[in-house]
Amino acid sequence: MNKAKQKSDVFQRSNIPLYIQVASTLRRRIEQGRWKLGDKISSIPELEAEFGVARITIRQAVDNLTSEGLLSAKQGKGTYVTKEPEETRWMTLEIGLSSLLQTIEDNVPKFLKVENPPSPRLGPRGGELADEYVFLRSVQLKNNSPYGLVNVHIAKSVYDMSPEDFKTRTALAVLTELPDIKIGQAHQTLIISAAEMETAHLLKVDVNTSTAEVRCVVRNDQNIAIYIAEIIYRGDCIRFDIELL
Amino acid sequence: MNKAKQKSDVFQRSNIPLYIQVASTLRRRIEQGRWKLGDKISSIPELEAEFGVARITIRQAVDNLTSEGLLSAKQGKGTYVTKEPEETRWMTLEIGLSSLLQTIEDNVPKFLKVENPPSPRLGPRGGELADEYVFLRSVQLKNNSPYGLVNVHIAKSVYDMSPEDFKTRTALAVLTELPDIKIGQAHQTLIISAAEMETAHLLKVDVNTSTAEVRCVVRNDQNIAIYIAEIIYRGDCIRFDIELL
DNA sequence: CTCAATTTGTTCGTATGTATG
DNA sequence: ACATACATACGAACAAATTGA
Repeated sequence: MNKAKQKSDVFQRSNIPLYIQVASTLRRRIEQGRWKLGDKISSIPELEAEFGVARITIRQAVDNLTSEGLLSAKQGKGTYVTKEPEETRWMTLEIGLSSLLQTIEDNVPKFLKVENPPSPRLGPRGGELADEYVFLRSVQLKNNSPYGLVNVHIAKSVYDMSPEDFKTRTALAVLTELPDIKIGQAHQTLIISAAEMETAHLLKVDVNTSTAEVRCVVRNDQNIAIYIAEIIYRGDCIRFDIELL
Repeated sequence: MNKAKQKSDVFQRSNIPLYIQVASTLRRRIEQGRWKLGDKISSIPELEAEFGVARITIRQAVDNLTSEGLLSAKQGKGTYVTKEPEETRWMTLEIGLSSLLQTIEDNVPKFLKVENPPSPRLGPRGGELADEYVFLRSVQLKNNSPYGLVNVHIAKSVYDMSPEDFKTRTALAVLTELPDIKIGQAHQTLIISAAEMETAHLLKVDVNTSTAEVRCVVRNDQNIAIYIAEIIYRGDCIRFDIELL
């Protein structure tokens, strides 16, 4: 007969459950340092009022964070922060070819078999496609957990110069060591995206979790793209450092 | 008495609704070019099998994308892609102070009033805090829609050199024009994050939508941080271009 | 032209999750 | 904790349009 909900005007109606929105808002506040370890967070009535949602919704959010170990609620006292959120941004992306190589030098790629290799896509920057490419896919690991998925097209003529190396090591590292290769241009693009099914599975995250998609195109002195990489990083474990001067 | 669902092993049980996960997976496939404009996508029974979800769930996802104009289903025939996804990444982030200034030069910031300014946080790179800061918050607009939220701490001694300018123009641009300021170091860090409530509201996106968080610290020749900015961009409208050579 | 296979559209029943008051 | 409503998701069956043999 009459409407039941429709309350929150703070959280717009995206159809993702309210209690999850509340939970991630609280989590962000802790990560940002607005509430620190040991602090008492706002009371449930306060949160009710601030977010404009029902009590149970707040409770459900708090319960979630409690089972993560982030919060601890005590009757008659309040709810306290019981854990420092971990810093997971240990993967630092670098500017410049040499420093980029340093960071990926001792990465151990785990190569995967590929059934239907996609055709290489060049970005808007152009360059020309080679006649034929070899496609490689690998997962980058750190402490046995995956943080990046690499899809690389290498010009076949280049690949054939040292196939054994390309099968076992990071392609970009091999590439720069080949004596007969002259690099004309090297360009990188980063966008923020979301993991689709297959990627999510390989990176062991949920579908639609945010990712950083890096496209790297290396061209030789004849402007032919000899290396086209698409690297998808877990959004939660990378950091980009840039000196501006 | 008996369990009803529990089917999908493809989509892990994050509690965000299945049909949304399916919808965004399909959307990603179109964006990635796996299904192009005019293509017929997999049939509903195929998708059912691939994702391991019920028919209604697929339908709900397809309906969603249909009302976005991305898909169009025809009885007896199939479901077709009816729209090229738009390229929205028109905000290009730059490396290097001079090119950074160029891109933000004609941005029109809309300044906001702030009740309780947060205290400035320095990153791990260090430097020293000034005695006192002025806090400014502004929203960056393009075509009347917000794409970035800027929180800046400016050392009060610097702010006082040209308060009128700082109140109306982009702070970094003003800063570099001040004659008595010698910049020692300028450093930027980018991480991928998610919009919390207030940010989401100002940027007009849903809570928890992915964002790019850029921290920029400028120090003078005495290693004092005179400019500490935290800029939060909508994740879906920025692109980072880097020449590697 | 008819038939069968394929594909989307619709509906019923049921169980569980989300959110309000 | 309770009563209520609406949303999500499963399963199964059937209807309607399209296509090609």
